[in-house]
Formats: sequence, C-alpha cells, structure tokens
Amino acid sequence: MTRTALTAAAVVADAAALADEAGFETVSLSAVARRLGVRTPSLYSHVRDLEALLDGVAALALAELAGRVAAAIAGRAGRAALEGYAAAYRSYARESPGRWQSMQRRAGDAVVRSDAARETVALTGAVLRGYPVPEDEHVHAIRLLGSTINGFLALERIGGFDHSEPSSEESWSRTVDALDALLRAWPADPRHRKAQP
Amino acid sequence: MTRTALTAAAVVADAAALADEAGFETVSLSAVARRLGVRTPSLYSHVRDLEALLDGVAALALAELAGRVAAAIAGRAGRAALEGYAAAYRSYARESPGRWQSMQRRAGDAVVRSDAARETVALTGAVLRGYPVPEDEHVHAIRLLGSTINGFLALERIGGFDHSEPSSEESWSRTVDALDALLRAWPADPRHRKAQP
DNA sequence: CTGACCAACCTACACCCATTAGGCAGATGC
DNA sequence: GCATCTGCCTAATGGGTGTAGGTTGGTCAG
Repeated sequence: MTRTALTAAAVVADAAALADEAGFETVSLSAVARRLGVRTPSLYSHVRDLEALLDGVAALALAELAGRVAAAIAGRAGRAALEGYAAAYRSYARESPGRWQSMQRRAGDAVVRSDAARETVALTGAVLRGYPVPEDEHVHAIRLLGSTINGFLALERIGGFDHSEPSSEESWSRTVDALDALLRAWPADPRHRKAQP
Repeated sequence: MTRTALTAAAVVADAAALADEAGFETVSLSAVARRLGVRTPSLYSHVRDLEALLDGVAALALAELAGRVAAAIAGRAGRAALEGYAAAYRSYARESPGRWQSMQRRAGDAVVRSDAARETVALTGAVLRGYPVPEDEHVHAIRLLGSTINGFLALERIGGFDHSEPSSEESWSRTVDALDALLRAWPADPRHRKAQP
C-alpha cells in the first residue's frame, strides 16, 4: 500500500485495478481508500460518490476498449474486420473482467456522452462498411452485433456455457461465423415493401 | 406490511416482488424482513444467507420464464416458434425486470441443476427443430440465440439504445428477422471439412 | 401429565459500508 | 502576517450482513 498522490484519475485507476483483481462487485469507496492509504471520506475530494467512481471506471474501460477495437480493425475489411472487432471485445472482457463488467450497468451522462462511446459506435459502423447491409439498416445491425457479442460474453462470464459441451471457444468461433454469414446476407425488412427507384 | 406465515417460499416470493418493484439491487435481507414484519435475523431460519435468497429469486424467475416460453411456442414451428420464444423472453424481462435481472448473475448449483434450467435449454432446442440446423451445431445455435436475445434485453435495459434512433422496438423486430434468416441458412463450419457419407 | 427437544421468532452485538459535518494543517495569494 | 482554499482527518449517523444466545410455543415420548 503505497501513498500515491491522490487525484480523481488515480482513484478511478485503482478502482479499475481492484475490479479486475477481485471482481467489480468488490469495488467500494472503503476498499479503494484502504488500498490508497487514506480514510474513506478523503475520497470525496476527488469523486462525488460511489456511483461517480463506478462511472469513472466505466469511462476508463470504454476508452481502453475503443483503442483496442480500433487497432484490431485497422486496415481490415469485411470478415477480417469482424473477426478483429469480436476478438478485441472478447480478449478485453477476459483480460479485464472487472473493467468489462463496469460497462454492463446503466451509465451516467458522462459515460454516455463521452468521446469513447461515440468512437465505439463509429467503429462498429466501420466494421459494417465491408458488408452489403443497407444504410437504413445500419443501426439495427450495429445493435444486433453489440447484443450478440456482449450477450455471449455475459453468458460465458456467469457460467452459462459451463454445463454442457462443446467448449465456449468453439461456440465463439461459430458465433463469429454466423455473424459474418448474417451480415453478408442481411435479410430485407418484410415490413418495408416500398417501391424501389 | 401484513404478517404472512413465514416460509422459504414466502421469503423468496417477497424478494422477487421487491426486485420487480424497486430493482434487483435493492433486495437485501433487511429490506425483505421489514416488508414481512420480522427482524432480519429471523430470515435465517428460512434462507441460508443473502446469496441463497438471490439464488431463490433466480430459480423462481427461471421457472416462470420457462412456463411462459413453453406456452408461447406450443403448437408452433419455425419462425412462429422463434417469434413466440423471443417475445416471451422480452415480455418477461419488461414485466418482471427485477426477476429477469436475478438471472443475469452466476447462479448457484441449485439453479444450475434445476428442472427449469433444463427445461429452458430443451425449449430452445425445440425452437431449433423447425430449422435446418445440423444436429451437431445445435449447441452453438442455442448459445447464439441465448446470447443475442439476452444481450439485446440487457443493452436495452441499461439504456444502450436510448441515445439514437430508431426505436428499440424496431431493432427488436429486425433482430428476430435476422435470427430467423440465420437459422434458415445456418453457415457450414469451415473448420470441419469432413468427407460426407 | 410432565419433561425434553426443536423450530422459529427475538435481542444484542460485531463488523462492514456510504456519506455528511466539522476540524486542522499546509500551501497560496494578497 | 492574514485570509482563503484544498485536502486530509475524526466523529457521527444510518444502513447492511451475519452470529450468538435467549425465549416461547408446539410436539412427542415416557
């Protein structure tokens, strides 16, 4: 327990480290204070309350993830971009489970409006560029990508795949295959029978 | 606050009701004790600890959900079954948000080994029966269905779709369309180039 | 009928958490 | 030097989890 110069960023970074080491649910103001060698009320000079601290961890995680996704899809298109994208998500969730879990809660405004949040949406859109998904369907496809990937990681994390064969590794590969196939043949919207120009 | 005869089932039912009314995160032994008109330590005659209570809520929720899914897919096949299945999940999550959230944590053995858990897997398998998914791919498809649907509901719940158009209702429809299309044309596994009989 | 036992409630308590209020000391600016 | 501000502290309040031990009422066996 070394005495770090206390700043908001240092407090958030320590909370993030604790989340990854011991689980997001273990992050409390008192635990972080102990690790930083100060008394709990001292943290209120740097974070508004527990909620703000947890939002801080989410914002940090989102920024880190965005960076990794950007690197993973750089110079790639179509399936290669999709694979890089999906792999970046999964490796992040596995290497930083606590950070990843911080992003699974309803986020405060600071997180929602962050550059990282915008960048993440843009990166998903970039993956879509290599697929013949109609422009007006992009949001649906982005949401489906997010849902499937995050849903898989969430079920994996809570042990949803622990009780049956085959390995979740294999299902992950098949899931990426399935997403690729789906984006290559995105179904037309049966509710929009517009005359085509 | 009426004095219900205390049983394990009554304690779990009250916790489930509280979860739906005020959010899963508000469920505590002390809150449930207050609602039942007893002192907190009295609950330990009926539930082992808080963790067991939360598992009890999850088991109750899983059984309820299984019942609703079973009713929704009864006598249906293919797309109609898929729609019923997906709709049952979503309506349950929306009508009983706290109960639904209880199922998003790593569950204890009692939940994992419950009849309801087994039934849920079987029901998903039943939906698949109306699609040309190879038998050896069933687990992957079941996991992808679960991931996508739960992932969508989770993102919707935390407001992931609140900040952009179109409505999540529309994306939900498109997601079910996409899942239907995917199951109708489930991609072959490129890693299994076996000689075919 | 009586005594032993058990279940289910209670109080008391220890420890933990989040947060507020107010105090103190050091640094900074006038 | 004095006033102000910042960032730490202690004290306090109110909430939570769970254990230990006590009490009461019901049941059963002798």
